[in-house]
Amino acid sequence: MCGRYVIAGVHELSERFQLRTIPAELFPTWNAAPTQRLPVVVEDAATERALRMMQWGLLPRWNRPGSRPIAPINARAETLEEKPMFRGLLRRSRCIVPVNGFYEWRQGGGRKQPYYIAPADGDIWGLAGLYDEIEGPDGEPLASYTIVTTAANPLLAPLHERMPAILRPDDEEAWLSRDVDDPRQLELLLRPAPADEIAVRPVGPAVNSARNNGPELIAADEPADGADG
DNA sequence: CCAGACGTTGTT
DNA sequence: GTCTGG
DNA sequence: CCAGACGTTGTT
DNA sequence: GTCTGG
Repeated sequence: MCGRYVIAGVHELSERFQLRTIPAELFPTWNAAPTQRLPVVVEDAATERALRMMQWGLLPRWNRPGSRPIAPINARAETLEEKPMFRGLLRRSRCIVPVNGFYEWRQGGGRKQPYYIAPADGDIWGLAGLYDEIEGPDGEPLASYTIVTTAANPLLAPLHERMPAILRPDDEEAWLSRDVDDPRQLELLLRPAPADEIAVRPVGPAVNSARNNGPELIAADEPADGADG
C-alpha cells in the first residue's frame, strides 16, 4: 500500500488469530516502519499458530554483502506468480500480518492530511504476507516479510491506487494452509476488500513523524484538521 | 555463454 | 536462487 | 509514507 | 534533489 505505515499495536489480538496476549515490550509498534518488527502469524491454521516478530521488508536469500541490498515492503498480488522473487514464497511461505489498520495520505490544501483506515466493525485485519528466513549477521535466523498489495477499492481509490490484500476471515485458514499451493486459487484470496467493511477517518499530523508511536495516534478524539473522508 | 539485476510506491 | 540482457 | 540529512579533514 | 531512517 502506499501508506507504508501499518499499525499493529494491539496487545490483545482477535480471538480468530488464536494468539496469546502480547507482552507490551514485544509490541512497541503502532506506527510501523520498514525494519521495525511486527507480529506475524505463520504455520497451519489448524494447529496452534505461532506468533513471531518479523522485520517488515523482505530480505531475499540472495542478498549478499557488498551488493545493494533489496528489501521490498510490498508485493503486487497480480504478479506474484511471474516474479521469480515471489513465486516460490507464494507456494511455500505465506503469512498473515495482523493489524489494527493502516495510514494513507492525501494532498489537502498544500499539506498532507493523514487518514486512518481500519475495519468498520472494530475488529482486526489479517493482511496477506510472504516471508522468508535468512541467517542474520549474528548467525541467528532473521525472518522478514512483505505485504501483498492489490488494487484499491472505490472507497480508497481517491487516497491511493493500491491497498493491502486484506484477507476475509474465512480465507485466512486457506492462506496459511500448507496443503494449498495453486497460485490461481491463492490469488483469488487477494482481491480488494469490499468498501463497506472499511472505515476511513482523518487523524492528526502526529503520525507523520515516525518518532511518534503510540495509540494516541489513532485516538478517536484526535484533532482532525482538514476533515473529510 | 556470462554479468547483472532481482521489488514497490510515489511523483511529475 | 533465477531470470533478463547483451 | 514523511522527516531529516545530505561533506571532509583532523583530532581524540 | 535524493537518499536514509523510522
